[in-house]
Amino acid sequence: MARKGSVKVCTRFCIQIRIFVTCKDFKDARGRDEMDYISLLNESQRRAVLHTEGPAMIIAGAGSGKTRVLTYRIAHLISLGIDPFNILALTFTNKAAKEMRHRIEKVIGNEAKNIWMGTFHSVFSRILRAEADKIGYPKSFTIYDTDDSKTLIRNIVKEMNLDDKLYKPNVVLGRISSAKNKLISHKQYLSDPVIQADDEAAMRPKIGKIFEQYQNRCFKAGAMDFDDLLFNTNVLFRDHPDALNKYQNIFKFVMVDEYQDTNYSQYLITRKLAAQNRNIVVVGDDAQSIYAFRGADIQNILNFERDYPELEVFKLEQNYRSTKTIVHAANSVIKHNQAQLRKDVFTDNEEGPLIEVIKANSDNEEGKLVATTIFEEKMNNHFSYDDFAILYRTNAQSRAMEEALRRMNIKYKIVGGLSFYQRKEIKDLIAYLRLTVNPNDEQALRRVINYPKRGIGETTEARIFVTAEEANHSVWEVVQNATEFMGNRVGAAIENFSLLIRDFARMAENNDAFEVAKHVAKRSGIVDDLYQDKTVEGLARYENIQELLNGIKEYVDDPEKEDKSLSAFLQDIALITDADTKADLDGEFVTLMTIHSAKGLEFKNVFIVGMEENLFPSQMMLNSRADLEEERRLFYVAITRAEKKLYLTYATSRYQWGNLRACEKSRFLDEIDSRFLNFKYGSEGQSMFEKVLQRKSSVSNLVAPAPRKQAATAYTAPADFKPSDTSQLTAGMKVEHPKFGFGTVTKLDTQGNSTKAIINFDEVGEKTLLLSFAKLRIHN
DNA sequence: GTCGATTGCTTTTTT
DNA sequence: AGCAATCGAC
Repeated sequence: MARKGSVKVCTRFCIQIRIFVTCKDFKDARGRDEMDYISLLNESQRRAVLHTEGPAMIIAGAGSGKTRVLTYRIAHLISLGIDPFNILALTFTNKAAKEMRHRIEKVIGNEAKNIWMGTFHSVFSRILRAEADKIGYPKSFTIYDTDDSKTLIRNIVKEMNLDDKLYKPNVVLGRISSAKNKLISHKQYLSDPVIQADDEAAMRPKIGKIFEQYQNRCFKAGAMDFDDLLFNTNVLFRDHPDALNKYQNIFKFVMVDEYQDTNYSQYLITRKLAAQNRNIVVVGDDAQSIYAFRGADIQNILNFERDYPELEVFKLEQNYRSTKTIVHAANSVIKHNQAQLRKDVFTDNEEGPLIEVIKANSDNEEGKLVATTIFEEKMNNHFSYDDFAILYRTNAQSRAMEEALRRMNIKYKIVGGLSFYQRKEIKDLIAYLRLTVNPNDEQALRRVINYPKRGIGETTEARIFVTAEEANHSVWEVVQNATEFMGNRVGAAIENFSLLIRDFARMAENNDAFEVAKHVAKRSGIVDDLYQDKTVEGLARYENIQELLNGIKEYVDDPEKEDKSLSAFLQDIALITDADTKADLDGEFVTLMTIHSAKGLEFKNVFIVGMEENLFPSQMMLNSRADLEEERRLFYVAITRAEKKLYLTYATSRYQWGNLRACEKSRFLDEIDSRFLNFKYGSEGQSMFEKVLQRKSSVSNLVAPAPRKQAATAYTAPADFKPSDTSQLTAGMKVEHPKFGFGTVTKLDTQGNSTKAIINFDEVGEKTLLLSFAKLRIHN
């Protein structure tokens, strides 16, 4: 029947008749019925898959078979004779890329290996590596991770004698990053009056200067941070039309997954690449946009429609993943958002059980309840532990869960969190390797110049950098000729270090990554140093180094990797953050992860834990409607991970920063239509918080719940809001406030030259406002 | 310059 | 609570 459908479609559009014929040839050639997969699709999926040329946008609701459509579409293109080398598919995580390649391989076999597929960052770092000389970077440029960036900023702030309380690395890097994502260079940043005014208003006027310094230092070190990879790709395409043209001809078909999460920089890259052939297909779901904090901009969807007026839009609205209960509950949540595209997700699946809401007295009890529920469900319904996922808002929440699971002997794995490559000992060895490949790498040099100890202290280190600056030499030049610049003893130590690195570099010229790394681990003294440490942690660190070496060995032995040089290896691992390194252990595991990393995944049973005000939604996201809506979309993503059964849990108290804090259940729980919910309670009686209160014991370690913020979201001022003159205000007047909405003045209280007004607002109740500050519009 | 003690910050999410 | 950066004593 479905087959008939496809024939019908084929007769409607001539291009698809061609496809039909080609598919038949394909079948004959390969002896396999390629049309099979087409028959597995519904009408709109099929139309999206069979779309081959020209721009298209696929709006894909949660669980609507988005990945299936993408993979089949690529398979289909290849079956038409399109060279896999001409297809570029961009994803957001390594995991997604891997998954997609795997699935395409299943349909079309080995040729899938030749598709350009990966994250924006990995694909374009590869390209930048090939074109580095055009933009003045070394071929083996280093990629700074977030830690490197922050350390560098910390150094710069110190060198500039700025207040480090004001110029926190996080804040500064955030500003720099969001500028770069909008393609604002440090020069533009400094000359833009609006940006400067913003920074001044935030009491941080020097951010532009720090940005400038940061960028220069990165450049001198031959290093790019994550944002630079995209920024410089744009620079390359802007300043070198020949290079752009080359890649336009390579990437004849461009596909972007999770388009709602692209930032401006990424948007522009894809637009430039597709400018010639206009074969670009983007897939996205505005309801699942959860990366605005990282510069993602829904505006890109609108831009896309403007850029390609001829575009075709396909909507995938049927959910194949979840029960009716879950789909409807998710819809009832997302309905609370104002900003959303027209879309109507439905499912033909069974009704399914109600969503369980579980209340616990503490974070530990929450863990216990989750663990016992998993255990019982597994026993009663013959589930595997793989069928369960525990999702949380913040990584810190995993602790209580882990403890409870361990106590019940339930095996689990944590996705994300601190990855293998973040560990100290790993970063140390990597730093040596980075230095071997790129001796100008400032952050790597600082990290290991005195590790293991070789008598080069802080002051000496600072002197090296000052000398380099003053004598206008590169840092590496100073290091190599240290005796010229400083005392003989220290100078010799430094020069020795440089000889060590040069020895490594020489070795790297004709040896693969593994040979070099093994040599470096030994000769640098890292292995010896760790071997001295006989504690459990020391042993673990030693083993981690072994594991890294094993990993490099694996990399080198992988027949699919063409370039086995140290430089290539470093480039590769710099962009690995996922736990996809050790994801596939033997046995069954309950999966623990943040909601962000759960995007794109699905599980039979899902627990969303920590459904509490100020935790989810996070207190950081309560300041504007836009933020709260992003948080709500995050909740939507979490709900729609579940296939069969969903559990929402919250605790009335939990430890935070070492303090017991009372918690209130999340507003999101109230936003789910209650007919989908079934309330359950943990242990009877009072909450931990109440007990502590009653005993009146040590009030010191008890923190009252943070007041529920709601003003910002209850009401949004109209764009034309202008405050009135309030000198004639009297009790009884109706007023409007940009945040609190409408209200009535109940009392005016003048003391000296300041007047307070007590106003009873319709939405948020009574507030006392200082008239000289409050922006009020009088309504009569 | 090195080692241990103390302070102070973190917790929103990721390439 | 847990960790890293900074401080202070040898």
